Amino acid sequence: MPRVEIFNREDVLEKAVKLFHNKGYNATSMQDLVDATGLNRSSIYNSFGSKMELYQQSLRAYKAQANKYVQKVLVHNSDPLETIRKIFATSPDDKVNGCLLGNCTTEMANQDIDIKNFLTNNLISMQDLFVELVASGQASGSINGNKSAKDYAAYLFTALQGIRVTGILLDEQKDFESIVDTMLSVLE
Amino acid sequence: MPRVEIFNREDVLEKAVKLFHNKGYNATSMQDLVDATGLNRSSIYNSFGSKMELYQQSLRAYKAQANKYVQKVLVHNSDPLETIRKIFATSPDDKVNGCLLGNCTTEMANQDIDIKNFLTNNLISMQDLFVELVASGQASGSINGNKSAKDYAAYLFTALQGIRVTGILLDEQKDFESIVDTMLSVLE
DNA sequence: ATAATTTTGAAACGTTCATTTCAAATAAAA
DNA sequence: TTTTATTTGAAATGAACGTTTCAAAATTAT
Repeated sequence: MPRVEIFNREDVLEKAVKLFHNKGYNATSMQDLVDATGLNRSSIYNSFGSKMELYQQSLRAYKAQANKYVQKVLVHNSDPLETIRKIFATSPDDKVNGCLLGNCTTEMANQDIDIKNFLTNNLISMQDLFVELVASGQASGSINGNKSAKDYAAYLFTALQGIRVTGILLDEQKDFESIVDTMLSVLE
Repeated sequence: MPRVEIFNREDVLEKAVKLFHNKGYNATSMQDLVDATGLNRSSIYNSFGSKMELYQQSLRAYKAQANKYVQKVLVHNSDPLETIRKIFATSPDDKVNGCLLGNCTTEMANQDIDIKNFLTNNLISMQDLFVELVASGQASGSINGNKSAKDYAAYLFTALQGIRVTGILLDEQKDFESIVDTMLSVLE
Protein backbone atom coordinates (compact mmCIF):
# COMPACT_ATOMS: atom_id res chain seq x y z
CA MET A 1 0.00 0.00 0.00
CA PRO A 2 2.57 2.55 0.97
CA ARG A 3 4.63 4.70 -1.20
CA VAL A 4 8.23 3.61 -0.75
CA GLU A 5 11.39 5.53 -0.03
CA ILE A 6 12.82 6.69 -3.32
CA PHE A 7 16.36 7.61 -2.26
CA ASN A 8 19.21 5.30 -1.39
CA ARG A 9 19.98 5.44 2.29
CA GLU A 10 23.68 4.69 1.86
CA ASP A 11 24.13 7.40 -0.74
CA VAL A 12 22.48 9.97 1.51
CA LEU A 13 24.64 8.95 4.45
CA GLU A 14 27.75 9.16 2.29
CA LYS A 15 26.88 12.75 1.43
CA ALA A 16 26.14 13.57 5.06
CA VAL A 17 29.49 12.06 6.05
CA LYS A 18 31.27 14.28 3.53
CA LEU A 19 29.55 17.35 4.93
CA PHE A 20 30.09 16.60 8.62
CA HIS A 21 33.65 15.58 7.83
CA ASN A 22 34.33 18.92 6.17
CA LYS A 23 32.52 21.28 8.52
CA GLY A 24 32.01 19.40 11.78
CA TYR A 25 28.71 19.04 13.61
CA ASN A 26 27.99 22.55 14.80
CA ALA A 27 28.98 24.38 11.63
CA THR A 28 26.82 22.11 9.48
CA SER A 29 23.26 23.38 9.17
CA MET A 30 20.16 21.46 8.25
CA GLN A 31 19.99 23.63 5.14
CA ASP A 32 23.49 22.44 4.22
CA LEU A 33 22.28 18.86 4.56
CA VAL A 34 19.19 19.55 2.47
CA ASP A 35 21.33 21.10 -0.26
CA ALA A 36 23.99 18.37 -0.20
CA THR A 37 21.70 15.36 -0.08
CA GLY A 38 19.03 16.68 -2.43
CA LEU A 39 16.46 15.36 0.01
CA ASN A 40 13.57 17.40 1.26
CA ARG A 41 13.79 18.69 4.79
CA SER A 42 10.82 16.61 5.85
CA SER A 43 12.28 13.50 4.29
CA ILE A 44 15.44 13.89 6.33
CA TYR A 45 13.44 14.18 9.53
CA ASN A 46 11.20 11.29 8.51
CA SER A 47 14.08 9.02 7.65
CA PHE A 48 16.84 10.05 10.05
CA GLY A 49 15.07 11.66 13.01
CA SER A 50 17.10 14.76 13.71
CA LYS A 51 20.38 16.45 12.90
CA MET A 52 22.02 14.74 15.87
CA GLU A 53 20.71 11.31 14.89
CA LEU A 54 21.86 11.86 11.33
CA TYR A 55 25.26 12.85 12.67
CA GLN A 56 25.53 9.70 14.75
CA GLN A 57 24.51 7.57 11.80
CA SER A 58 27.14 9.37 9.75
CA LEU A 59 29.77 8.49 12.34
CA ARG A 60 28.71 4.86 12.08
CA ALA A 61 28.80 4.97 8.30
CA TYR A 62 32.29 6.48 8.38
CA LYS A 63 33.48 3.80 10.77
CA ALA A 64 31.96 1.07 8.62
CA GLN A 65 33.69 2.52 5.57
CA ALA A 66 37.03 2.56 7.42
CA ASN A 67 36.52 -1.02 8.57
CA LYS A 68 35.87 -2.06 5.00
CA TYR A 69 39.18 -0.53 3.94
CA VAL A 70 41.00 -2.29 6.79
CA GLN A 71 39.47 -5.62 5.82
CA LYS A 72 40.64 -5.12 2.27
CA VAL A 73 44.17 -4.41 3.46
CA LEU A 74 44.09 -7.42 5.77
CA VAL A 75 43.19 -9.73 2.92
CA HIS A 76 45.91 -8.47 0.59
CA ASN A 77 48.72 -8.22 3.12
CA SER A 78 50.41 -10.85 5.19
CA ASP A 79 53.05 -8.64 6.78
CA PRO A 80 51.57 -7.00 9.92
CA LEU A 81 53.91 -4.01 9.86
CA GLU A 82 53.01 -3.29 6.26
CA THR A 83 49.34 -3.62 7.15
CA ILE A 84 49.75 -1.08 9.93
CA ARG A 85 51.53 1.26 7.54
CA LYS A 86 48.62 1.02 5.10
CA ILE A 87 46.20 1.84 7.90
CA PHE A 88 48.25 4.94 8.62
CA ALA A 89 48.01 6.04 4.98
CA THR A 90 45.55 8.88 4.49
CA SER A 91 42.54 9.14 2.23
CA PRO A 92 42.18 12.43 0.33
CA ASP A 93 39.26 13.51 2.53
CA ASP A 94 41.16 12.70 5.71
CA LYS A 95 44.17 14.61 4.39
CA VAL A 96 42.18 17.85 4.19
CA ASN A 97 39.73 17.31 7.03
CA GLY A 98 41.45 14.96 9.44
CA CYS A 99 39.71 11.89 10.80
CA LEU A 100 35.97 12.37 11.29
CA LEU A 101 36.07 10.39 14.54
CA GLY A 102 39.08 12.32 15.80
CA ASN A 103 37.38 15.60 14.94
CA CYS A 104 34.27 14.33 16.67
CA THR A 105 36.36 13.57 19.75
CA THR A 106 37.62 17.13 20.01
CA GLU A 107 34.26 18.71 19.19
CA MET A 108 31.76 16.52 21.01
CA ALA A 109 33.26 13.98 23.41
CA ASN A 110 33.28 16.37 26.38
CA GLN A 111 29.73 17.53 25.65
CA ASP A 112 27.77 14.40 24.78
CA ILE A 113 28.05 11.20 26.78
CA ASP A 114 26.52 8.99 24.09
CA ILE A 115 29.02 10.17 21.54
CA LYS A 116 31.86 9.74 24.00
CA ASN A 117 30.77 6.14 24.57
CA PHE A 118 30.66 5.50 20.85
CA LEU A 119 34.14 6.96 20.46
CA THR A 120 35.44 4.89 23.35
CA ASN A 121 34.06 1.75 21.73
CA ASN A 122 35.80 2.73 18.53
CA LEU A 123 39.03 3.22 20.46
CA ILE A 124 38.68 -0.25 21.95
CA SER A 125 37.95 -1.95 18.66
CA MET A 126 40.83 -0.19 16.91
CA GLN A 127 43.17 -1.15 19.72
CA ASP A 128 41.99 -4.75 19.49
CA LEU A 129 42.85 -4.71 15.83
CA PHE A 130 46.30 -3.29 16.55
CA VAL A 131 46.86 -5.84 19.33
CA GLU A 132 46.28 -8.66 16.88
CA LEU A 133 48.55 -7.13 14.27
CA VAL A 134 51.35 -6.36 16.72
CA ALA A 135 51.13 -9.78 18.39
CA SER A 136 51.32 -11.42 15.01
CA GLY A 137 54.32 -9.28 14.07
CA GLN A 138 56.03 -10.10 17.34
CA ALA A 139 55.42 -13.79 16.81
CA SER A 140 57.04 -13.66 13.38
CA GLY A 141 59.87 -11.45 14.61
CA SER A 142 59.18 -8.40 12.43
CA ILE A 143 58.03 -6.39 15.48
CA ASN A 144 60.17 -6.20 18.62
CA GLY A 145 59.10 -7.38 22.06
CA ASN A 146 60.30 -4.35 24.00
CA LYS A 147 56.71 -3.55 24.95
CA SER A 148 53.57 -5.63 25.10
CA ALA A 149 51.23 -5.84 22.13
CA LYS A 150 48.68 -3.96 24.22
CA ASP A 151 51.09 -1.10 24.95
CA TYR A 152 52.02 -0.83 21.31
CA ALA A 153 48.37 -0.94 20.29
CA ALA A 154 47.45 1.94 22.59
CA TYR A 155 50.42 3.84 21.25
CA LEU A 156 49.50 3.18 17.63
CA PHE A 157 45.94 4.37 18.06
CA THR A 158 47.13 7.59 19.67
CA ALA A 159 49.84 8.15 17.09
CA LEU A 160 47.21 7.69 14.40
CA GLN A 161 45.09 10.42 15.95
CA GLY A 162 48.13 12.68 15.91
CA ILE A 163 48.98 12.23 12.26
CA ARG A 164 45.33 12.84 11.35
CA VAL A 165 45.43 16.18 13.13
CA THR A 166 48.85 17.38 12.03
CA GLY A 167 48.21 16.11 8.52
CA ILE A 168 45.62 18.86 8.10
CA LEU A 169 48.42 21.42 8.37
CA LEU A 170 51.04 19.60 6.29
CA ASP A 171 51.36 20.49 2.64
CA GLU A 172 54.16 18.08 1.77
CA GLN A 173 53.46 14.40 1.47
CA LYS A 174 57.07 13.63 2.35
CA ASP A 175 56.74 15.38 5.73
CA PHE A 176 53.75 13.19 6.41
CA GLU A 177 55.57 10.00 5.41
CA SER A 178 58.62 10.87 7.43
CA ILE A 179 56.53 11.26 10.56
CA VAL A 180 54.81 7.92 9.99
CA ASP A 181 58.25 6.35 9.46
CA THR A 182 59.39 7.60 12.83
CA MET A 183 56.13 6.52 14.46
CA LEU A 184 56.45 2.98 13.17
CA SER A 185 60.20 2.80 13.86
CA VAL A 186 59.32 2.10 17.51
CA LEU A 187 58.10 -1.31 16.44
CA GLU A 188 61.13 -2.35 14.44
CA MET B 1 38.97 62.93 30.11
CA PRO B 2 37.77 59.51 29.12
CA ARG B 3 36.31 56.93 31.31
CA VAL B 4 38.80 54.08 31.42
CA GLU B 5 38.38 50.36 30.87
CA ILE B 6 37.41 48.88 34.21
CA PHE B 7 38.04 45.19 33.50
CA ASN B 8 41.36 43.41 33.22
CA ARG B 9 42.00 42.31 29.67
CA GLU B 10 44.02 39.26 30.65
CA ASP B 11 41.32 38.01 33.02
CA VAL B 12 38.68 38.37 30.34
CA LEU B 13 40.83 36.51 27.83
CA GLU B 14 41.48 33.77 30.34
CA LYS B 15 37.74 33.26 30.74
CA ALA B 16 37.21 33.31 26.99
CA VAL B 17 39.97 30.73 26.60
CA LYS B 18 38.26 28.46 29.12
CA LEU B 19 35.00 28.75 27.23
CA PHE B 20 36.38 28.22 23.71
CA HIS B 21 38.52 25.41 25.07
CA ASN B 22 35.49 23.66 26.50
CA LYS B 23 32.96 24.19 23.69
CA GLY B 24 34.96 25.10 20.61
CA TYR B 25 34.33 28.09 18.37
CA ASN B 26 30.99 27.31 16.78
CA ALA B 27 29.24 25.99 19.87
CA THR B 28 30.24 29.02 21.91
CA SER B 29 27.72 31.83 21.61
CA MET B 30 28.18 35.51 22.27
CA GLN B 31 25.70 35.10 25.11
CA ASP B 32 27.96 32.42 26.62
CA LEU B 33 30.85 34.88 26.46
CA VAL B 34 28.79 37.65 28.02
CA ASP B 35 27.77 35.33 30.86
CA ALA B 36 31.25 33.91 31.43
CA THR B 37 33.20 37.16 31.30
CA GLY B 38 30.66 39.31 33.11
CA LEU B 39 31.29 41.96 30.49
CA ASN B 40 28.54 43.72 28.66
CA ARG B 41 27.92 42.72 25.11
CA SER B 42 28.88 46.16 23.87
CA SER B 43 32.06 46.12 25.90
CA ILE B 44 33.16 42.91 24.27
CA TYR B 45 32.59 44.36 20.83
CA ASN B 46 34.28 47.63 21.82
CA SER B 47 37.32 45.90 23.24
CA PHE B 48 37.70 42.76 21.15
CA GLY B 49 35.99 43.52 17.85
CA SER B 50 33.98 40.41 17.12
CA LYS B 51 33.53 36.82 18.19
CA MET B 52 36.12 35.71 15.65
CA GLU B 53 38.65 38.31 16.76
CA LEU B 54 38.07 37.35 20.39
CA TYR B 55 38.60 33.73 19.42
CA GLN B 56 41.89 34.51 17.69
CA GLN B 57 43.06 36.52 20.68
CA SER B 58 42.09 33.59 22.88
CA LEU B 59 44.22 31.29 20.75
CA ARG B 60 47.14 33.67 21.22
CA ALA B 61 46.54 33.89 24.96
CA TYR B 62 46.45 30.09 25.20
CA LYS B 63 49.68 29.80 23.25
CA ALA B 64 51.34 32.45 25.42
CA GLN B 65 50.24 30.58 28.51
CA ALA B 66 51.68 27.34 27.14
CA ASN B 67 54.95 29.08 26.27
CA LYS B 68 55.16 30.41 29.80
CA TYR B 69 54.86 26.88 31.15
CA VAL B 70 57.53 25.63 28.76
CA GLN B 71 59.89 28.39 29.79
CA LYS B 72 59.38 27.47 33.43
CA VAL B 73 60.18 23.83 32.66
CA LEU B 74 63.24 24.85 30.64
CA VAL B 75 64.63 26.83 33.56
CA HIS B 76 64.17 24.07 36.11
CA ASN B 77 65.31 21.15 33.96
CA SER B 78 68.63 20.43 32.40
CA ASP B 79 67.82 16.99 30.99
CA PRO B 80 66.18 17.42 27.55
CA LEU B 81 64.30 14.12 27.68
CA GLU B 82 62.80 15.01 31.04
CA THR B 83 61.87 18.43 29.68
CA ILE B 84 60.07 16.81 26.75
CA ARG B 85 58.25 14.50 29.15
CA LYS B 86 57.07 17.49 31.16
CA ILE B 87 55.80 19.15 27.99
CA PHE B 88 53.81 16.00 27.28
CA ALA B 89 52.21 16.15 30.73
CA THR B 90 48.63 17.37 30.61
CA SER B 91 46.98 20.23 32.42
CA PRO B 92 43.56 19.46 33.93
CA ASP B 93 41.80 21.54 31.26
CA ASP B 94 43.68 19.79 28.48
CA LYS B 95 42.85 16.43 30.01
CA VAL B 96 39.11 17.03 29.63
CA ASN B 97 39.08 19.23 26.55
CA GLY B 98 42.20 18.34 24.60
CA CYS B 99 44.57 20.99 23.30
CA LEU B 100 42.81 24.19 22.28
CA LEU B 101 45.11 24.56 19.27
CA GLY B 102 44.63 20.95 18.26
CA ASN B 103 40.87 21.33 18.58
CA CYS B 104 41.12 24.50 16.55
CA THR B 105 43.02 22.59 13.88
CA THR B 106 40.23 20.05 13.45
CA GLU B 107 37.43 22.61 13.66
CA MET B 108 38.78 25.57 11.72
CA ALA B 109 41.99 24.96 9.78
CA ASN B 110 40.20 23.75 6.67
CA GLN B 111 37.72 26.65 6.79
CA ASP B 112 39.76 29.72 7.68
CA ILE B 113 43.07 30.50 6.03
CA ASP B 114 44.18 33.02 8.68
CA ILE B 115 43.67 30.49 11.43
CA LYS B 116 45.45 27.83 9.42
CA ASN B 117 48.43 30.15 9.05
CA PHE B 118 48.46 30.84 12.76
CA LEU B 119 48.37 27.11 13.49
CA THR B 120 51.14 26.45 10.99
CA ASN B 121 53.29 29.06 12.70
CA ASN B 122 52.61 27.38 16.00
CA LEU B 123 53.60 24.04 14.50
CA ILE B 124 56.86 25.56 13.29
CA SER B 125 57.71 27.19 16.60
CA MET B 126 56.92 24.04 18.55
CA GLN B 127 59.05 21.97 16.18
CA ASP B 128 61.89 24.48 16.59
CA LEU B 129 61.67 24.00 20.33
CA PHE B 130 61.73 20.21 19.95
CA VAL B 131 64.67 20.43 17.52
CA GLU B 132 66.72 22.26 20.12
CA LEU B 133 65.78 19.83 22.87
CA VAL B 134 66.46 16.74 20.77
CA ALA B 135 69.72 18.10 19.40
CA SER B 136 70.85 18.88 22.91
CA GLY B 137 69.87 15.39 24.06
CA GLN B 138 71.70 13.83 21.14
CA ALA B 139 74.79 15.88 21.94
CA SER B 140 74.79 14.64 25.51
CA GLY B 141 73.97 11.07 24.49
CA SER B 142 70.62 10.74 26.25
CA ILE B 143 68.78 10.73 22.91
CA ASN B 144 69.83 8.41 20.11
CA GLY B 145 70.96 9.52 16.69
CA ASN B 146 68.90 7.08 14.66
CA LYS B 147 66.99 9.97 13.15
CA SER B 148 67.75 13.65 12.74
CA ALA B 149 66.66 16.14 15.38
CA LYS B 150 64.28 17.56 12.80
CA ASP B 151 62.65 14.20 12.13
CA TYR B 152 62.24 13.57 15.83
CA ALA B 153 60.86 17.07 16.34
CA ALA B 154 58.20 16.60 13.68
CA TYR B 155 57.35 13.25 15.22
CA LEU B 156 57.11 14.69 18.73
CA PHE B 157 54.77 17.48 17.70
CA THR B 158 52.47 14.99 16.00
CA ALA B 159 52.61 12.53 18.86
CA LEU B 160 51.68 15.37 21.20
CA GLN B 161 48.61 16.13 19.11
CA GLY B 162 47.65 12.48 19.35
CA ILE B 163 47.88 12.20 23.12
CA ARG B 164 45.85 15.41 23.46
CA VAL B 165 43.05 13.86 21.41
CA THR B 166 43.07 10.36 22.85
CA GLY B 167 43.51 11.77 26.36
CA ILE B 168 39.97 13.13 26.16
CA LEU B 169 38.69 9.55 26.05
CA LEU B 170 41.04 8.02 28.61
CA ASP B 171 39.84 7.73 32.19
CA GLU B 172 42.96 6.16 33.66
CA GLN B 173 46.06 8.26 34.20
CA LYS B 174 48.24 5.16 33.89
CA ASP B 175 46.96 4.47 30.36
CA PHE B 176 47.96 7.99 29.48
CA GLU B 177 51.42 7.64 30.98
CA SER B 178 52.03 4.31 29.35
CA ILE B 179 51.32 5.79 25.93
CA VAL B 180 53.67 8.71 26.56
CA ASP B 181 56.32 6.21 27.70
CA THR B 182 56.05 4.37 24.42
CA MET B 183 56.06 7.62 22.46
CA LEU B 184 59.26 8.79 24.09
CA SER B 185 60.90 5.37 23.95
CA VAL B 186 61.75 6.07 20.31
CA LEU B 187 64.28 8.62 21.49
CA GLU B 188 66.08 6.42 24.01
C1' DA C 1 31.33 72.17 38.85
C1' DT C 2 31.59 71.59 34.16
C1' DA C 3 32.90 69.59 29.94
C1' DA C 4 34.58 65.81 27.32
C1' DT C 5 34.72 61.08 26.26
C1' DT C 6 34.05 56.34 27.04
C1' DT C 7 31.66 52.47 28.93
C1' DT C 8 27.43 50.46 29.88
C1' DG C 9 22.78 48.40 29.58
C1' DA C 10 18.98 47.22 27.17
C1' DA C 11 16.57 46.88 23.31
C1' DA C 12 16.33 45.98 18.56
C1' DC C 13 18.43 44.53 14.09
C1' DG C 14 17.88 41.13 10.40
C1' DT C 15 19.36 36.46 9.71
C1' DT C 16 19.71 31.83 10.47
C1' DC C 17 18.85 28.00 13.32
C1' DA C 18 16.49 23.12 14.05
C1' DT C 19 12.14 21.49 13.85
C1' DT C 20 7.01 21.09 12.84
C1' DT C 21 2.99 21.37 10.25
C1' DC C 22 -0.05 20.02 6.68
C1' DA C 23 -2.14 19.81 2.32
C1' DA C 24 -0.85 17.98 -2.17
C1' DA C 25 1.42 14.51 -4.82
C1' DT C 26 2.62 9.84 -5.23
C1' DA C 27 2.62 4.96 -5.59
C1' DA C 28 1.70 0.32 -4.07
C1' DA C 29 -2.23 -2.74 -2.51
C1' DA C 30 -6.89 -3.92 -2.74
C1' DT D 1 -9.85 2.20 -9.86
C1' DT D 2 -10.26 3.09 -5.47
C1' DT D 3 -8.11 2.90 -1.09
C1' DT D 4 -4.35 3.49 1.95
C1' DA D 5 0.00 4.87 3.58
C1' DT D 6 3.99 7.64 2.76
C1' DT D 7 6.74 10.98 0.84
C1' DT D 8 7.12 15.58 -0.63
C1' DG D 9 7.22 20.67 -0.91
C1' DA D 10 6.62 24.87 0.99
C1' DA D 11 5.55 27.64 4.51
C1' DA D 12 5.56 28.69 9.31
C1' DT D 13 7.32 28.10 14.08
C1' DG D 14 9.71 30.23 17.87
C1' DA D 15 14.14 30.48 19.56
C1' DA D 16 18.89 31.75 19.13
C1' DC D 17 22.42 33.73 16.46
C1' DG D 18 26.13 37.73 15.86
C1' DT D 19 26.05 42.46 15.64
C1' DT D 20 24.44 47.41 15.98
C1' DT D 21 22.30 51.19 18.01
C1' DC D 22 21.85 54.82 21.29
C1' DA D 23 20.55 57.19 25.31
C1' DA D 24 22.04 57.04 30.11
C1' DA D 25 25.63 56.42 33.44
C1' DA D 26 30.27 57.03 34.72
C1' DT D 27 34.73 58.97 35.08
C1' DT D 28 38.66 61.87 34.27
C1' DA D 29 40.58 66.52 32.97
C1' DT D 30 39.66 71.16 32.97
